[in-house]
Amino acid sequence: VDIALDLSQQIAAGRCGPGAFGALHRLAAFARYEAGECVYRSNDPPEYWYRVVHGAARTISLSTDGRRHIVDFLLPGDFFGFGLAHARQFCVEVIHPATLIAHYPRSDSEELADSNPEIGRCIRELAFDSIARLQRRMVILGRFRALEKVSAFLLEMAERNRPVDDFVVSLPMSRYDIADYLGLAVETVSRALTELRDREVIAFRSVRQVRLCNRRALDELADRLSANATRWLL
Amino acid sequence: VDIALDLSQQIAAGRCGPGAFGALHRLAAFARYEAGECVYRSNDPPEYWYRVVHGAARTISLSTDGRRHIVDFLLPGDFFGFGLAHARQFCVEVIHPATLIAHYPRSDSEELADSNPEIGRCIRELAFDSIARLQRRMVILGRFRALEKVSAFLLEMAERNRPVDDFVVSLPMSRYDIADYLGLAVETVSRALTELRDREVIAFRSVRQVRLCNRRALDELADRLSANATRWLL
DNA sequence: CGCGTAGTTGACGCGTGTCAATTGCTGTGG
DNA sequence: CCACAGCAATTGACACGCGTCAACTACGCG
Repeated sequence: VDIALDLSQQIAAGRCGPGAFGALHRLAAFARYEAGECVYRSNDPPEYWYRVVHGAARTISLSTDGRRHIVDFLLPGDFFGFGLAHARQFCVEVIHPATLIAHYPRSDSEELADSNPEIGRCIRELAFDSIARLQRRMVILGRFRALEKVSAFLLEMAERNRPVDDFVVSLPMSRYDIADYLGLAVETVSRALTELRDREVIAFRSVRQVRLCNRRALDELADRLSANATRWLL
Repeated sequence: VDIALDLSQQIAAGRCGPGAFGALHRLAAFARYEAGECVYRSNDPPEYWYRVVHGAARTISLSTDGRRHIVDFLLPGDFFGFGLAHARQFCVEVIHPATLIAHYPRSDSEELADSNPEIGRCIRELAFDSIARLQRRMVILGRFRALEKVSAFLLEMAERNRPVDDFVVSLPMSRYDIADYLGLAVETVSRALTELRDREVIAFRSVRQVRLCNRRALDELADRLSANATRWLL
Protein backbone atom coordinates (compact mmCIF):
# COMPACT_ATOMS: atom_id res chain seq x y z
CA VAL A 1 0.00 0.00 0.00
CA ASP A 2 1.54 3.23 -1.10
CA ILE A 3 0.32 5.45 1.69
CA ALA A 4 2.68 8.23 0.75
CA LEU A 5 1.26 8.57 -2.73
CA ASP A 6 -2.14 8.31 -1.22
CA LEU A 7 -1.58 11.12 1.22
CA SER A 8 -0.11 13.48 -1.31
CA GLN A 9 -3.11 12.81 -3.50
CA GLN A 10 -5.41 13.88 -0.74
CA ILE A 11 -3.47 16.96 0.12
CA ALA A 12 -3.29 18.02 -3.48
CA ALA A 13 -6.99 17.43 -3.93
CA GLY A 14 -8.27 18.89 -0.69
CA ARG A 15 -7.88 21.96 1.35
CA CYS A 16 -6.55 20.24 4.45
CA GLY A 17 -3.11 20.38 5.90
CA PRO A 18 -1.07 17.20 6.10
CA GLY A 19 -1.24 17.20 9.88
CA ALA A 20 -4.97 16.88 10.06
CA PHE A 21 -5.15 14.17 7.48
CA GLY A 22 -2.43 12.31 9.29
CA ALA A 23 -4.62 12.10 12.35
CA LEU A 24 -7.51 10.81 10.30
CA HIS A 25 -5.30 8.36 8.48
CA ARG A 26 -4.15 6.79 11.69
CA LEU A 27 -7.72 5.58 12.13
CA ALA A 28 -7.80 3.85 8.78
CA ALA A 29 -7.83 0.15 8.15
CA PHE A 30 -7.27 -0.97 4.59
CA ALA A 31 -9.00 -3.74 2.75
CA ARG A 32 -8.58 -5.18 -0.68
CA TYR A 33 -11.53 -6.19 -2.84
CA GLU A 34 -11.95 -8.03 -6.10
CA ALA A 35 -14.29 -6.89 -8.85
CA GLY A 36 -17.90 -7.63 -8.00
CA GLU A 37 -17.39 -7.71 -4.26
CA CYS A 38 -19.65 -5.67 -2.03
CA VAL A 39 -18.20 -3.06 0.31
CA TYR A 40 -21.56 -2.74 2.00
CA ARG A 41 -25.17 -3.49 1.29
CA SER A 42 -28.22 -1.41 1.98
CA ASN A 43 -29.33 -1.76 5.60
CA ASP A 44 -25.90 -2.77 6.81
CA PRO A 45 -25.18 -0.90 10.03
CA PRO A 46 -23.22 2.25 9.22
CA GLU A 47 -19.99 1.47 10.98
CA TYR A 48 -17.51 3.19 8.76
CA TRP A 49 -16.67 6.02 6.48
CA TYR A 50 -14.72 4.83 3.48
CA ARG A 51 -12.29 6.11 0.93
CA VAL A 52 -11.14 4.62 -2.36
CA VAL A 53 -7.37 4.38 -2.41
CA HIS A 54 -6.92 2.54 -5.66
CA GLY A 55 -9.34 1.04 -8.17
CA ALA A 56 -13.00 1.90 -8.62
CA ALA A 57 -16.45 1.14 -7.24
CA ARG A 58 -20.06 2.01 -7.86
CA THR A 59 -22.93 3.10 -5.63
CA ILE A 60 -26.06 1.35 -6.79
CA SER A 61 -29.73 1.40 -6.03
CA LEU A 62 -31.98 -1.51 -6.92
CA SER A 63 -35.67 -1.16 -7.59
CA THR A 64 -38.14 -3.87 -6.83
CA ASP A 65 -38.53 -4.78 -10.48
CA GLY A 66 -34.85 -5.52 -10.76
CA ARG A 67 -33.78 -2.41 -12.55
CA ARG A 68 -30.54 -1.01 -11.33
CA HIS A 69 -29.41 2.54 -11.12
CA ILE A 70 -25.90 3.68 -10.51
CA VAL A 71 -25.89 6.68 -8.25
CA ASP A 72 -22.19 7.42 -8.35
CA PHE A 73 -18.86 6.09 -9.43
CA LEU A 74 -16.20 6.11 -6.75
CA LEU A 75 -12.65 6.73 -7.90
CA PRO A 76 -9.36 7.04 -6.03
CA GLY A 77 -9.55 9.80 -3.46
CA ASP A 78 -13.33 9.72 -3.12
CA PHE A 79 -14.79 9.40 0.34
CA PHE A 80 -18.10 7.65 0.70
CA GLY A 81 -20.51 6.24 3.23
CA PHE A 82 -21.36 9.68 4.55
CA GLY A 83 -24.99 9.89 3.70
CA LEU A 84 -26.08 6.80 5.51
CA ALA A 85 -26.07 7.77 9.15
CA HIS A 86 -29.75 7.03 9.50
CA ALA A 87 -30.68 4.69 6.73
CA ARG A 88 -28.46 3.08 4.21
CA GLN A 89 -30.21 3.31 0.92
CA PHE A 90 -27.59 1.99 -1.40
CA CYS A 91 -24.99 -0.69 -1.87
CA VAL A 92 -21.43 -0.12 -2.93
CA GLU A 93 -19.80 -2.69 -5.18
CA VAL A 94 -16.25 -2.80 -6.41
CA ILE A 95 -15.85 -2.81 -10.19
CA HIS A 96 -12.09 -2.88 -10.57
CA PRO A 97 -9.82 -5.81 -9.73
CA ALA A 98 -7.64 -5.39 -6.67
CA THR A 99 -9.38 -2.26 -5.43
CA LEU A 100 -8.07 -0.91 -2.16
CA ILE A 101 -10.43 0.80 0.24
CA ALA A 102 -9.70 2.60 3.49
CA HIS A 103 -12.15 2.15 6.37
CA TYR A 104 -12.54 4.84 9.00
CA PRO A 105 -14.51 3.75 12.06
CA ARG A 106 -17.43 6.12 12.13
CA SER A 107 -17.67 6.91 15.80
CA ASP A 108 -13.92 7.44 16.18
CA SER A 109 -13.91 9.69 13.14
CA GLU A 110 -16.83 11.68 14.46
CA GLU A 111 -15.03 12.14 17.74
CA LEU A 112 -11.90 13.20 15.95
CA ALA A 113 -13.89 15.68 13.92
CA ASP A 114 -15.44 17.04 17.10
CA SER A 115 -12.17 17.44 18.92
CA ASN A 116 -10.09 18.67 16.01
CA PRO A 117 -11.59 21.64 14.18
CA GLU A 118 -9.27 21.22 11.24
CA ILE A 119 -10.56 17.71 10.65
CA GLY A 120 -14.10 18.85 11.18
CA ARG A 121 -13.74 21.57 8.59
CA CYS A 122 -12.10 19.10 6.30
CA ILE A 123 -15.00 16.67 6.49
CA ARG A 124 -17.41 19.51 5.88
CA GLU A 125 -15.48 20.54 2.80
CA LEU A 126 -15.51 16.98 1.53
CA ALA A 127 -19.24 16.79 2.05
CA PHE A 128 -19.77 20.14 0.34
CA ASP A 129 -17.68 19.03 -2.61
CA SER A 130 -19.77 15.91 -2.78
CA ILE A 131 -22.88 18.05 -2.90
CA ALA A 132 -21.48 20.21 -5.66
CA ARG A 133 -20.57 17.13 -7.67
CA LEU A 134 -23.98 15.57 -7.21
CA GLN A 135 -25.64 18.79 -8.29
CA ARG A 136 -23.58 18.93 -11.42
CA ARG A 137 -24.54 15.31 -12.14
CA MET A 138 -28.15 16.25 -11.58
CA VAL A 139 -27.87 18.65 -14.48
CA ILE A 140 -26.34 16.01 -16.69
CA LEU A 141 -29.12 13.56 -15.91
CA GLY A 142 -31.70 16.24 -16.59
CA ARG A 143 -30.40 16.81 -20.10
CA PHE A 144 -32.50 15.33 -22.82
CA ARG A 145 -30.29 13.99 -25.54
CA ALA A 146 -28.09 10.96 -25.19
CA LEU A 147 -25.11 12.51 -26.98
CA GLU A 148 -25.01 15.34 -24.47
CA LYS A 149 -25.16 12.98 -21.55
CA VAL A 150 -22.36 10.82 -22.85
CA SER A 151 -20.21 13.84 -23.71
CA ALA A 152 -20.74 15.27 -20.27
CA PHE A 153 -19.90 11.91 -18.78
CA LEU A 154 -16.61 11.72 -20.63
CA LEU A 155 -15.69 15.22 -19.48
CA GLU A 156 -16.58 14.33 -15.92
CA MET A 157 -14.35 11.29 -16.06
CA ALA A 158 -11.57 13.32 -17.65
CA GLU A 159 -11.81 15.82 -14.83
CA ARG A 160 -11.75 13.18 -12.14
CA ASN A 161 -8.82 11.41 -13.82
CA ARG A 162 -6.70 14.52 -13.80
CA PRO A 163 -3.67 12.88 -12.15
CA VAL A 164 -3.32 10.49 -15.07
CA ASP A 165 -3.71 12.42 -18.28
CA ASP A 166 -5.94 15.19 -19.46
CA PHE A 167 -6.60 13.70 -22.84
CA VAL A 168 -6.68 9.98 -22.38
CA VAL A 169 -9.52 8.90 -20.16
CA SER A 170 -9.67 5.38 -18.89
CA LEU A 171 -13.09 4.06 -18.05
CA PRO A 172 -12.92 1.48 -15.30
CA MET A 173 -16.60 0.63 -15.71
CA SER A 174 -18.52 -1.36 -18.28
CA ARG A 175 -20.88 0.13 -20.84
CA TYR A 176 -23.72 -1.28 -18.81
CA ASP A 177 -22.54 0.70 -15.82
CA ILE A 178 -22.32 3.86 -17.87
CA ALA A 179 -25.83 3.27 -19.15
CA ASP A 180 -27.24 2.79 -15.68
CA TYR A 181 -25.36 5.85 -14.55
CA LEU A 182 -26.79 8.08 -17.26
CA GLY A 183 -30.24 6.59 -17.34
CA LEU A 184 -29.84 5.25 -20.87
CA ALA A 185 -29.87 1.86 -22.55
CA VAL A 186 -26.53 0.19 -23.19
CA GLU A 187 -27.11 0.29 -26.89
CA THR A 188 -27.72 4.00 -26.78
CA VAL A 189 -24.44 4.56 -24.96
CA SER A 190 -22.66 2.47 -27.50
CA ARG A 191 -24.24 4.32 -30.39
CA ALA A 192 -23.39 7.68 -28.86
CA LEU A 193 -19.77 6.65 -28.44
CA THR A 194 -19.41 5.48 -32.02
CA GLU A 195 -21.14 8.64 -33.15
CA LEU A 196 -18.51 10.65 -31.30
CA ARG A 197 -15.79 8.48 -32.80
CA ASP A 198 -17.16 8.98 -36.32
CA ARG A 199 -17.20 12.72 -35.76
CA GLU A 200 -13.58 12.39 -34.67
CA VAL A 201 -14.32 13.96 -31.32
CA ILE A 202 -12.88 10.96 -29.54
CA ALA A 203 -10.78 7.95 -30.46
CA PHE A 204 -10.44 4.58 -28.81
CA ARG A 205 -7.06 3.38 -27.64
CA SER A 206 -8.87 0.34 -26.42
CA VAL A 207 -12.49 -0.35 -25.52
CA ARG A 208 -12.06 1.27 -22.17
CA GLN A 209 -9.48 3.90 -23.00
CA VAL A 210 -10.74 6.97 -24.78
CA ARG A 211 -8.66 9.76 -26.19
CA LEU A 212 -10.34 13.15 -26.35
CA CYS A 213 -9.33 14.53 -29.74
CA ASN A 214 -11.55 17.55 -29.80
CA ARG A 215 -12.19 18.84 -26.35
CA ARG A 216 -13.89 21.95 -27.62
CA ALA A 217 -16.48 19.99 -29.54
CA LEU A 218 -17.06 17.86 -26.48
CA ASP A 219 -17.56 20.95 -24.35
CA GLU A 220 -20.08 22.29 -26.81
CA LEU A 221 -21.97 19.03 -26.88
CA ALA A 222 -22.01 18.77 -23.14
CA ASP A 223 -22.85 22.46 -22.98
CA ARG A 224 -21.06 22.97 -19.71
CA LEU A 225 -23.39 24.95 -17.51
CA SER A 226 -22.57 28.47 -18.53
CA ALA A 227 -21.05 30.24 -15.57
CA ASN A 228 -21.64 33.39 -17.58
CA ALA A 229 -25.37 33.39 -17.18
CA THR A 230 -25.07 36.55 -15.16
CA ARG A 231 -27.53 38.66 -17.05
CA TRP A 232 -30.60 36.63 -16.21
CA LEU A 233 -33.37 38.64 -14.75
CA LEU A 234 -36.78 37.28 -13.91
CA VAL B 1 -40.87 36.42 12.07
CA ASP B 2 -41.87 33.47 14.12
CA ILE B 3 -38.48 32.37 15.33
CA ALA B 4 -39.97 30.07 17.93
CA LEU B 5 -41.86 28.01 15.39
CA ASP B 6 -38.82 28.09 13.22
CA LEU B 7 -36.56 26.78 15.94
CA SER B 8 -38.85 23.97 16.96
CA GLN B 9 -39.05 22.98 13.32
CA GLN B 10 -35.30 22.70 13.16
CA ILE B 11 -35.02 20.77 16.35
CA ALA B 12 -37.72 18.38 15.31
CA ALA B 13 -36.13 17.86 11.93
CA GLY B 14 -32.51 17.65 12.97
CA ARG B 15 -30.43 15.90 15.52
CA CYS B 16 -29.10 19.02 17.19
CA GLY B 17 -29.90 20.34 20.63
CA PRO B 18 -31.60 23.68 21.03
CA GLY B 19 -28.53 25.24 22.57
CA ALA B 20 -26.34 24.73 19.56
CA PHE B 21 -28.93 25.98 17.16
CA GLY B 22 -29.46 28.99 19.31
CA ALA B 23 -25.84 29.96 18.85
CA LEU B 24 -26.15 29.58 15.11
CA HIS B 25 -29.40 31.48 15.03
CA ARG B 26 -27.84 34.46 16.71
CA LEU B 27 -25.74 34.89 13.57
CA ALA B 28 -28.74 34.99 11.29
CA ALA B 29 -30.07 37.98 9.44
CA PHE B 30 -33.46 37.60 7.84
CA ALA B 31 -34.57 38.89 4.49
CA ARG B 32 -37.87 38.81 2.70
CA TYR B 33 -38.15 38.13 -1.03
CA GLU B 34 -40.91 38.30 -3.57
CA ALA B 35 -41.54 35.60 -6.17
CA GLY B 36 -39.00 35.79 -8.98
CA GLU B 37 -36.32 37.52 -6.95
CA CYS B 38 -32.82 36.15 -6.89
CA VAL B 39 -31.15 35.14 -3.63
CA TYR B 40 -27.84 34.83 -5.40
CA ARG B 41 -26.55 34.36 -8.90
CA SER B 42 -23.82 32.11 -10.15
CA ASN B 43 -20.41 33.67 -9.55
CA ASP B 44 -21.58 35.84 -6.71
CA PRO B 45 -19.01 35.70 -3.93
CA PRO B 46 -20.04 33.03 -1.43
CA GLU B 47 -20.64 35.21 1.60
CA TYR B 48 -23.43 33.33 3.28
CA TRP B 49 -25.05 30.08 4.13
CA TYR B 50 -28.81 30.33 3.85
CA ARG B 51 -31.92 28.70 5.16
CA VAL B 52 -35.51 28.92 4.00
CA VAL B 53 -37.73 29.96 6.89
CA HIS B 54 -40.98 30.32 5.01
CA GLY B 55 -41.95 30.04 1.35
CA ALA B 56 -40.02 28.28 -1.39
CA ALA B 57 -37.17 28.74 -3.83
CA ARG B 58 -35.42 26.87 -6.62
CA THR B 59 -31.79 26.19 -7.45
CA ILE B 60 -31.35 26.52 -11.18
CA SER B 61 -28.67 25.96 -13.74
CA LEU B 62 -28.78 27.62 -17.15
CA SER B 63 -27.17 26.17 -20.23
CA THR B 64 -25.80 28.32 -22.99
CA ASP B 65 -28.69 27.51 -25.30
CA GLY B 66 -31.14 28.89 -22.79
CA ARG B 67 -32.44 25.63 -21.44
CA ARG B 68 -32.99 25.67 -17.77
CA HIS B 69 -32.63 22.90 -15.27
CA ILE B 70 -33.85 22.95 -11.73
CA VAL B 71 -31.37 21.27 -9.47
CA ASP B 72 -33.37 21.44 -6.27
CA PHE B 73 -36.42 22.91 -4.66
CA LEU B 74 -35.79 24.61 -1.35
CA LEU B 75 -38.54 24.39 1.20
CA PRO B 76 -38.88 25.64 4.78
CA GLY B 77 -36.09 24.25 6.93
CA ASP B 78 -33.70 23.60 4.04
CA PHE B 79 -30.21 25.00 4.30
CA PHE B 80 -28.46 25.92 1.09
CA GLY B 81 -25.42 27.68 -0.26
CA PHE B 82 -23.11 24.99 1.07
CA GLY B 83 -21.69 23.61 -2.09
CA LEU B 84 -20.32 26.80 -3.47
CA ALA B 85 -17.26 27.45 -1.40
CA HIS B 86 -15.05 27.41 -4.45
CA ALA B 87 -17.22 28.14 -7.43
CA ARG B 88 -20.86 29.02 -7.47
CA GLN B 89 -22.42 27.09 -10.24
CA PHE B 90 -26.05 27.87 -9.73
CA CYS B 91 -28.52 30.62 -9.01
CA VAL B 92 -31.23 30.49 -6.41
CA GLU B 93 -34.53 32.18 -7.18
CA VAL B 94 -37.53 32.58 -4.96
CA ILE B 95 -40.76 31.12 -6.31
CA HIS B 96 -43.20 31.87 -3.53
CA PRO B 97 -44.51 35.31 -2.58
CA ALA B 98 -43.19 36.70 0.68
CA THR B 99 -40.52 34.08 1.16
CA LEU B 100 -38.35 34.56 4.21
CA ILE B 101 -34.73 33.51 4.13
CA ALA B 102 -32.16 33.46 6.90
CA HIS B 103 -28.60 34.49 6.05
CA TYR B 104 -25.68 33.11 8.03
CA PRO B 105 -22.38 34.92 7.38
CA ARG B 106 -20.13 32.18 6.07
CA SER B 107 -16.91 32.97 7.86
CA ASP B 108 -18.61 33.52 11.21
CA SER B 109 -20.52 30.29 10.82
CA GLU B 110 -17.36 28.42 9.91
CA GLU B 111 -15.67 29.78 13.00
CA LEU B 112 -18.62 28.82 15.12
CA ALA B 113 -18.54 25.33 13.66
CA ASP B 114 -14.83 25.13 14.43
CA SER B 115 -15.15 26.27 18.01
CA ASN B 116 -18.36 24.46 18.86
CA PRO B 117 -18.28 20.73 18.10
CA GLU B 118 -22.01 20.42 18.47
CA ILE B 119 -22.56 22.96 15.72
CA GLY B 120 -19.87 21.37 13.61
CA ARG B 121 -21.50 17.98 13.87
CA CYS B 122 -24.82 19.56 13.13
CA ILE B 123 -23.58 21.13 9.92
CA ARG B 124 -22.04 17.82 8.92
CA GLU B 125 -25.34 16.08 9.49
CA LEU B 126 -27.13 18.67 7.41
CA ALA B 127 -24.65 18.21 4.61
CA PHE B 128 -24.93 14.42 4.83
CA ASP B 129 -28.71 14.65 4.69
CA SER B 130 -28.37 16.86 1.67
CA ILE B 131 -26.23 14.22 0.04
CA ALA B 132 -28.71 11.48 0.82
CA ARG B 133 -31.52 13.55 -0.64
CA LEU B 134 -29.58 14.34 -3.78
CA GLN B 135 -28.75 10.68 -4.24
CA ARG B 136 -32.38 9.73 -3.94
CA ARG B 137 -33.23 12.40 -6.52
CA MET B 138 -30.55 10.97 -8.74
CA VAL B 139 -32.42 7.70 -8.80
CA ILE B 140 -35.67 9.44 -9.66
CA LEU B 141 -34.05 11.28 -12.54
CA GLY B 142 -32.52 8.06 -13.77
CA ARG B 143 -35.92 6.40 -14.04
CA PHE B 144 -37.23 6.03 -17.51
CA ARG B 145 -40.93 6.60 -17.54
CA ALA B 146 -42.59 9.92 -16.94
CA LEU B 147 -45.29 8.50 -14.70
CA GLU B 148 -42.72 7.09 -12.33
CA LYS B 149 -40.88 10.36 -12.14
CA VAL B 150 -43.99 12.35 -11.39
CA SER B 151 -45.18 9.82 -8.82
CA ALA B 152 -41.81 9.89 -7.11
CA PHE B 153 -41.88 13.66 -7.20
CA LEU B 154 -45.25 13.78 -5.48
CA LEU B 155 -44.04 11.42 -2.79
CA GLU B 156 -40.91 13.48 -2.28
CA MET B 157 -42.99 16.60 -1.84
CA ALA B 158 -45.35 14.77 0.52
CA GLU B 159 -42.40 13.72 2.62
CA ARG B 160 -40.92 17.18 2.75
CA ASN B 161 -44.30 18.68 3.59
CA ARG B 162 -44.81 16.44 6.58
CA PRO B 163 -45.58 19.24 9.05
CA VAL B 164 -48.62 20.25 7.01
CA ASP B 165 -50.49 17.10 6.10
CA ASP B 166 -49.52 13.66 4.98
CA PHE B 167 -52.16 13.38 2.32
CA VAL B 168 -52.63 16.85 0.92
CA VAL B 169 -49.52 18.07 -0.81
CA SER B 170 -49.24 21.66 -1.82
CA LEU B 171 -46.97 22.39 -4.73
CA PRO B 172 -45.49 25.86 -4.44
CA MET B 173 -43.92 25.59 -7.90
CA SER B 174 -45.35 25.82 -11.41
CA ARG B 175 -45.70 22.89 -13.78
CA TYR B 176 -42.81 24.35 -15.74
CA ASP B 177 -40.65 24.14 -12.66
CA ILE B 178 -41.68 20.55 -12.06
CA ALA B 179 -40.87 19.73 -15.67
CA ASP B 180 -37.41 21.28 -15.46
CA TYR B 181 -36.87 19.50 -12.18
CA LEU B 182 -37.70 16.09 -13.59
CA GLY B 183 -36.18 16.56 -17.00
CA LEU B 184 -39.51 16.36 -18.77
CA ALA B 185 -41.63 18.62 -20.95
CA VAL B 186 -44.40 20.57 -19.29
CA GLU B 187 -46.99 18.79 -21.35
CA THR B 188 -45.70 15.44 -20.21
CA VAL B 189 -45.96 16.47 -16.57
CA SER B 190 -49.47 17.64 -17.16
CA ARG B 191 -50.43 14.43 -18.90
CA ALA B 192 -48.91 12.32 -16.16
CA LEU B 193 -50.85 14.22 -13.53
CA THR B 194 -54.17 13.82 -15.31
CA GLU B 195 -53.35 10.17 -15.87
CA LEU B 196 -52.88 9.81 -12.11
CA ARG B 197 -56.12 11.69 -11.53
CA ASP B 198 -58.02 9.46 -13.95
CA ARG B 199 -56.66 6.41 -12.19
CA GLU B 200 -57.93 7.98 -8.96
CA VAL B 201 -54.49 7.83 -7.41
CA ILE B 202 -54.58 11.55 -6.74
CA ALA B 203 -57.21 14.27 -6.72
CA PHE B 204 -56.88 18.02 -7.15
CA ARG B 205 -58.13 20.31 -4.43
CA SER B 206 -56.86 23.09 -6.61
CA VAL B 207 -54.29 23.26 -9.37
CA ARG B 208 -51.47 23.33 -6.89
CA GLN B 209 -52.97 21.27 -4.10
CA VAL B 210 -52.95 17.55 -4.59
CA ARG B 211 -54.59 14.98 -2.42
CA LEU B 212 -52.96 11.55 -2.40
CA CYS B 213 -55.91 9.14 -2.51
CA ASN B 214 -53.99 5.95 -3.06
CA ARG B 215 -50.59 6.12 -1.51
CA ARG B 216 -49.93 2.47 -2.14
CA ALA B 217 -50.45 2.81 -5.87
CA LEU B 218 -48.20 5.83 -5.85
CA ASP B 219 -45.51 3.90 -4.04
CA GLU B 220 -45.73 1.13 -6.56
CA LEU B 221 -45.50 3.53 -9.44
CA ALA B 222 -42.58 5.34 -7.94
CA ASP B 223 -41.13 1.97 -7.00
CA ARG B 224 -39.46 3.31 -3.91
CA LEU B 225 -35.94 1.97 -3.91
CA SER B 226 -36.42 -1.34 -2.23
CA ALA B 227 -34.61 -1.22 1.08
CA ASN B 228 -35.17 -4.96 1.14
CA ALA B 229 -32.71 -5.76 -1.61
CA THR B 230 -30.60 -7.57 0.91
CA ARG B 231 -30.23 -10.82 -0.91
CA TRP B 232 -28.29 -9.50 -3.85
CA LEU B 233 -25.17 -11.38 -4.54
CA LEU B 234 -22.90 -10.69 -7.46
C1' DC C 1 -64.14 43.13 -19.73
C1' DG C 2 -59.81 42.04 -21.97
C1' DC C 3 -55.28 40.74 -21.59
C1' DG C 4 -51.47 37.59 -20.05
C1' DT C 5 -49.89 33.63 -18.07
C1' DA C 6 -50.56 28.84 -16.37
C1' DG C 7 -52.39 24.64 -17.41
C1' DT C 8 -54.53 21.08 -20.27
C1' DT C 9 -55.43 18.43 -24.40
C1' DG C 10 -54.64 16.74 -29.16
C1' DA C 11 -51.78 15.40 -33.42
C1' DC C 12 -47.46 14.13 -35.12
C1' DG C 13 -42.47 13.01 -35.66
C1' DC C 14 -38.07 11.93 -33.65
C1' DG C 15 -35.11 9.81 -30.36
C1' DT C 16 -34.33 6.14 -27.76
C1' DG C 17 -35.76 1.69 -25.62
C1' DT C 18 -36.40 -3.04 -26.97
C1' DC C 19 -35.36 -7.21 -29.30
C1' DA C 20 -32.25 -9.79 -32.04
C1' DA C 21 -28.05 -10.90 -34.45
C1' DT C 22 -23.09 -10.31 -34.95
C1' DT C 23 -18.53 -9.35 -33.61
C1' DG C 24 -14.80 -8.94 -30.42
C1' DC C 25 -12.38 -9.92 -26.15
C1' DT C 26 -10.74 -12.87 -22.21
C1' DG C 27 -9.95 -16.77 -19.77
C1' DT C 28 -10.00 -21.80 -19.36
C1' DG C 29 -9.12 -26.43 -20.54
C1' DG C 30 -7.99 -29.92 -23.84
C1' DC D 1 -1.67 -23.72 -29.56
C1' DC D 2 -6.29 -23.73 -30.63
C1' DA D 3 -11.26 -24.55 -29.29
C1' DC D 4 -14.68 -23.17 -26.84
C1' DA D 5 -17.54 -20.76 -23.55
C1' DG D 6 -19.11 -16.66 -21.69
C1' DC D 7 -19.58 -12.00 -21.50
C1' DA D 8 -18.86 -7.18 -23.35
C1' DA D 9 -19.63 -4.32 -27.07
C1' DT D 10 -21.46 -3.05 -31.35
C1' DT D 11 -24.85 -2.74 -35.00
C1' DG D 12 -29.44 -3.09 -37.20
C1' DA D 13 -34.72 -3.11 -37.37
C1' DC D 14 -38.71 -1.65 -35.34
C1' DA D 15 -42.12 0.21 -31.95
C1' DC D 16 -43.46 3.50 -28.71
C1' DG D 17 -42.95 7.14 -25.33
C1' DC D 18 -42.22 11.68 -25.08
C1' DG D 19 -40.79 16.21 -27.04
C1' DT D 20 -42.59 19.54 -30.17
C1' DC D 21 -46.01 22.47 -32.11
C1' DA D 22 -50.57 24.15 -31.89
C1' DA D 23 -55.15 25.06 -30.14
C1' DC D 24 -58.01 25.61 -26.39
C1' DT D 25 -59.43 26.45 -21.49
C1' DA D 26 -58.98 28.37 -16.83
C1' DC D 27 -57.56 31.66 -13.75
C1' DG D 28 -55.88 36.13 -11.97
C1' DC D 29 -55.16 41.02 -12.46
C1' DG D 30 -55.62 45.67 -14.06
